[in-house]
Amino acid sequence: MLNFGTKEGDFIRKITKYVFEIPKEKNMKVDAYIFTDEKGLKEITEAIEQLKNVASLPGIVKAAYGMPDIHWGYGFPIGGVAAFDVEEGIISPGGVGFDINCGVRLLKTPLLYNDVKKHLEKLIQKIYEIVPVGVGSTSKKFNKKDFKNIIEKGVKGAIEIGYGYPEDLECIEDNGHITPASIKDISNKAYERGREELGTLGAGNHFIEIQMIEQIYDKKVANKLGIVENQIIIMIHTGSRGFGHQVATDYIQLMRNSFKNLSIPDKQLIYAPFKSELGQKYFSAMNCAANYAFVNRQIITHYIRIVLSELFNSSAQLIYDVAHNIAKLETHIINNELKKVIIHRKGATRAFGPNRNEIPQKFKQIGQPVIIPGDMGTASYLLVGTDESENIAFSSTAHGAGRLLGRRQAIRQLKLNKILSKLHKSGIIVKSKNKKTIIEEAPEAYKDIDKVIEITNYLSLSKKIARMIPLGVIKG
DNA sequence: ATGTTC
Repeated sequence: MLNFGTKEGDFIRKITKYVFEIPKEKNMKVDAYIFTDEKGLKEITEAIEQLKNVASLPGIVKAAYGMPDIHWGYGFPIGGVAAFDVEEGIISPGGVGFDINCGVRLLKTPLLYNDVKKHLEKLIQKIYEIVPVGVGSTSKKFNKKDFKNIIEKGVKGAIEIGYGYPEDLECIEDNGHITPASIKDISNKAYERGREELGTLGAGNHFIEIQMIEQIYDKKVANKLGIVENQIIIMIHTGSRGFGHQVATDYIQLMRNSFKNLSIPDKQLIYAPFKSELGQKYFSAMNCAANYAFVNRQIITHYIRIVLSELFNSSAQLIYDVAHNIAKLETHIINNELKKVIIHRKGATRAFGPNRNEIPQKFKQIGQPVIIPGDMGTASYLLVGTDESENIAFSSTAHGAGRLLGRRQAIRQLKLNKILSKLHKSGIIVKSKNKKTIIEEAPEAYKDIDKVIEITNYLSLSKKIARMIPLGVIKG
């Protein structure tokens, strides 16, 4: 047994290449597993403690999992997966994250690099002009009827009022519609914040990126997905904006008030029993925010389609849209039995293999597409779910590069000019509202995405299909 | 991540 931890008794056992086990100890109800290497393990001391805390929560089943991009987060680590029994278990806002259904959407255009290389600056500029970006950015104010329809019915509700096409639906996780979701469980404050932020990008690590398919690893699957090398791809990374943030804030407060004497190792791990009235209300409110985030990406897609039509007389089709901050009711194999659980994926992506019933016909042979973005100026990947991953971590995979430096730490250590000149040298066009964001989101503040994907692919958490490189990026 | 310490 190797001792990697900083505290006494903090034992971690290497199982195979890239798999580390923390056998249950003290209050832990199950073991924990982390998918990383020796170097990665040394960078995540706080996240390891957080994962052990998660493994001690009531009703957790099988094990707690840390994806290759795991790092410190609010209560639960980001890059963490934990499933709870629906009868005995809990639901926790900290296990979802403040940005409910933060996620990634990938659009394919019929354009190749040569078609756009002379117009790249203009393309970026036009998208930057049409999509509101930055903290506090707003769009049009939706009326109550449309807003209710959107948060309860998701993307279907948005298509009804002209944002996109019915064929978009099967290329979105859960068809962009999660239930139960009732506006009755949303506070006025969340409603007021939410209805004028639909169709805005936000800030932080959120971005719109113009990318090119640099390399294809599996031609057969790429054919099915309709992608070729040198093709122009557009990636949208955003979430539920102030709406999801308000839902999380509201329910953390309600849970604190209801369960004052709860003994938990970290007060950020506040939860409600899943079956309790408050647990069910948070589930419904969280689903409203999840639907909101899918629609946010749908409306931004609508804006991008307008730009592509104007500039190139062209359009864009969805490849896929994934959620990477969410809790869901799913069925998984536990002790050789099918069991219904409330699975929390925080900074982790669902990666269903071909054999899952939930997969639409279109992806039945290849598995669910998975999108893993890099950080600003680095590569991103398209992958597919595998049947093997069900036995590894409830069909879950990584969600991004994962932070290495905290935001404040990045500002202290990194220099804006250096970051910008490096991006410029790589030929990447950057449009940004806020210089501070550029420093916080610099590649040096993140882990190496190629390493994250190597581990992910090696373990079959998901299988890599294509690598995309950025040509231009829009940030808040 | 966030009307960035409602």
